Amino acid sequence: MEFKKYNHIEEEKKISDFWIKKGSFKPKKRKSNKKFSIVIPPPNVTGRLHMGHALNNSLQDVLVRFNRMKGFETLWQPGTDHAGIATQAIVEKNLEKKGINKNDLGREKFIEKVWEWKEQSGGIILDQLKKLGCSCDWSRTRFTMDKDISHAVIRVFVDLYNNKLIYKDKKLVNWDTQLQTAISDLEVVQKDVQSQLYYIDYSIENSDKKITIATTRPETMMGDTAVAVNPKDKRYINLIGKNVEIPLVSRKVKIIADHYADPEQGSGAVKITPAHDFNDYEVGKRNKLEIINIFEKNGKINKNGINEFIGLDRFEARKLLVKKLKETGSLLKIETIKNKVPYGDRSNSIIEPLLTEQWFVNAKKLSKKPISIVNKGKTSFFPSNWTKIFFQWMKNIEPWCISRQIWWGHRIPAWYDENNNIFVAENEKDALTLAKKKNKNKRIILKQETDVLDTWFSSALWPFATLGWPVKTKELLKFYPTSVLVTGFDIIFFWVARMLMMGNYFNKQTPFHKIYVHALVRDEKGQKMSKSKGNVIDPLELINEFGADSLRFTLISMASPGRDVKLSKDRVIGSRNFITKIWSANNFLKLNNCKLDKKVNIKSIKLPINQWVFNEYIKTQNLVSKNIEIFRFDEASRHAYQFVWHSYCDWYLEFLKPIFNSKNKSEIKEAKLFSSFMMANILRILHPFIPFFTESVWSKNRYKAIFKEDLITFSWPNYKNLNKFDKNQTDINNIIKLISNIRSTKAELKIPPKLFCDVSFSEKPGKLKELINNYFNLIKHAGRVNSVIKNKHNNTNSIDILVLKEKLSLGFSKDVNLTSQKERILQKIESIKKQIDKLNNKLKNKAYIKNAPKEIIQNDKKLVKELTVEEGKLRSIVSSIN
RNA sequence: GGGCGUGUAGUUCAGUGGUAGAACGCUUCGUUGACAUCGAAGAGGUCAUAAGUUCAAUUCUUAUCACGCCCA
Repeated sequence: MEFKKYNHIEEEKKISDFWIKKGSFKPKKRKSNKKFSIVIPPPNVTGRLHMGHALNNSLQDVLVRFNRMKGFETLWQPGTDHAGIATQAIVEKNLEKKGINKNDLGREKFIEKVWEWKEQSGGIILDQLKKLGCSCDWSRTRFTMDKDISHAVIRVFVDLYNNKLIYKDKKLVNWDTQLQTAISDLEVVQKDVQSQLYYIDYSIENSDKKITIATTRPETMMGDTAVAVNPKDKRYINLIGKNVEIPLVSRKVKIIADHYADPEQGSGAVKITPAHDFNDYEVGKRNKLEIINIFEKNGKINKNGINEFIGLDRFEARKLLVKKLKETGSLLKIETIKNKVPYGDRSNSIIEPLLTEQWFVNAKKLSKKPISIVNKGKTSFFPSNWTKIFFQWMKNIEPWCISRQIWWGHRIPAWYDENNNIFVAENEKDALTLAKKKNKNKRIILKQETDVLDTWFSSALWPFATLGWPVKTKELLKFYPTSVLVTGFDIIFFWVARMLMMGNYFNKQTPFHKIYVHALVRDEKGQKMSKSKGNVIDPLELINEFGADSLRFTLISMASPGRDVKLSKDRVIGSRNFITKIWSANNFLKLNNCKLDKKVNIKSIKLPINQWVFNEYIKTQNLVSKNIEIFRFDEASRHAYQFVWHSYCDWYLEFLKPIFNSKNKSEIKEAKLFSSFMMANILRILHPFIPFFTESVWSKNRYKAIFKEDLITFSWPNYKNLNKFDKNQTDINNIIKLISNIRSTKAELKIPPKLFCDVSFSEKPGKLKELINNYFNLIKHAGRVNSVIKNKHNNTNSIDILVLKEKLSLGFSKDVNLTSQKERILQKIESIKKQIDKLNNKLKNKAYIKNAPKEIIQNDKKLVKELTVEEGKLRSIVSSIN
């Protein structure tokens, strides 16, 4: 009979629609009162599904489906992030294509355009997650710019401001001259580059001497307000306090003593530009230096610069300045060095430290609680080494700059009166009330702050804002704190740490108990996937070609803790083959009319192979559960794979064949029922990994008729081991050993596998004979054994083998060439001898006998005995060949 | 410079203080009524190197080498 292939495209679509239409992803109260919740790391609305998402969400879905089946009331909260800078850039670009400039449009109109874009394109990534099989409660989808989340954001801001945890300050910040906004220090990437180090002479006042400073940024000379030397540096000690003249700029500045100047670096003297370098800024503060800002917000020289430089871009200014310095002879030399230069992670342009007024969060204060929470283990990282990295960052945390000079985002709820007094409130009306109180007068015109908040500010509220906070909704009470957070390590600081700060500040409980941190997905060579390298594998292409289940199974089974996932198409093909294998096994059941048409009373199961496969299944079921619970997804999937392919398909289904061909009606009946029952159970443990396929087969096999549930909402198996099955389980395991032994002997003798043989016993028969007789029907089929005979065949056409430490003779209908086999046995004897010698040496060692645990010694002794017997029997086989 | 991680079969990776494991690949054989997207059998490892702890080290400790990541 020809069977149809499994059509993943058709089935995945069908099943997905079915689940969503039925509301299977919604939390549903079960018998137990237990809850399980996860918030999705919200992908950017601008995002498209990449391998990182695929891994991250496959893992979450495993946990969600597993816990749903375990009877927890389960919520996977989905949504997207408004991604301030990225989204604004996209919409700006789209408008530019139409010849529209953002500034002409104005703030309000522009934001309308962004919303239009969001309505059109913002849902793409969510649809892609649905394709992957993510069982989020899509009816609860949230967006960080939604009204209720905005409300939470404003509430949080006002609260933190009133508690002095948010403040406005004029400070040096990381300024992106291209995007023309401040960014936080986390958004700055330090890159290794080759730079020129310029040695420049500054002439000392009232002297013909000069002092040489070294800098990579000569253009900032225009903002110099001092030259610093180390107070311990003897070379310069008598110059401290003198004035020097900045070449070209002609301004006079003091030589100051500050430990920041490193005598080992460059010339040991450094120019100090407090307005344009973080270190210099600190030096400036310590020494009360003047701060001269020489840049416009776009990185061009402002009116504080030398006349002819005004309006020049910072890099052009550098070129021109160097040229002039050369001309005037102030440039001593140029060295090429390697150094780090800060780049903006969004714009990839060089970041300029710039003195501006910005809003900051006092992260230091907010970090205290999370540190203690993680210390106490109320939130714990897996793998645990992330704890250390988390602490390292948390304990050295800097103020978080949260204001951005863009339009798309949560506008800061602060209003200014004409005197620049700040009033922070949830709305303009409340701000006005505050303003009136303060000004005690009549007419006040308030202007709202134009800055918006860092996108991560709203993401930090995600675990509770999505559940309705500040309103004490049912969901918030039920699902906060969430059970586990699944995320990539790259956003531990950006997101995880900040959620811990906000969550622990605004709620009495930490936002999640466990944090599973997974690694990056790389290409098969271990290289980071990037568009420029052209090694990006598109998950959607793989889903199309092999099915979402195949991709999921691959990613899940490769998710070992602390290791990057090196993905190759071959691995996905392997997973696809696995699914096909189950499909074809299921076809075998159909072919033999194996149906689950009534409930199975396990205790009444009599067939040894049924008992065997059941016990093997229980082992697997336990291993899969345990490993999912400790986030060992790789191990969990491996055990499931092993059982399904090698126990169920390779042995169990093969053992069914002789039974189906027999005439024992009750055995056939039990086999047909139980094989299908086991298939149902296989689908259950595989469901979290390959949800579409399992639900599809569940439906095709009509298991719902018996179990009264769709697979997605059915229970997780929790069978208990039945001791009375153990004997038959051992027997079948021995049968498998016997058959394997017969097969390899044949292969070694170059006897075609399909050739039958007879068996006979050349020594006083033990348990083996009984075993063979009891299970002859299985052995006959799978081992291709004709019959058990009394007298063994001639030496020329038979061979003795050792099975379960007993000698057994295989007789063939034709002569066999035993020389190769003899060689083989001699090799085997040699290795056994080595083993025995090694063990005996060990046992002779008094220190070993004294110190090693008794069981180990006992075991060694037993092993020596067994090996000696085995050796003897093998020797007798060899001599019989002669 | 500081921190973290990795090094085990051809490849990708599990694992363990006391007999070294899987998947893929490879070799040989095989279309017998589930499956060639398959079956059977097999080859393949000084567990990076060195020293130490131990009765015993691939596993623990230290150092070295190589690679990767994070922070400054």
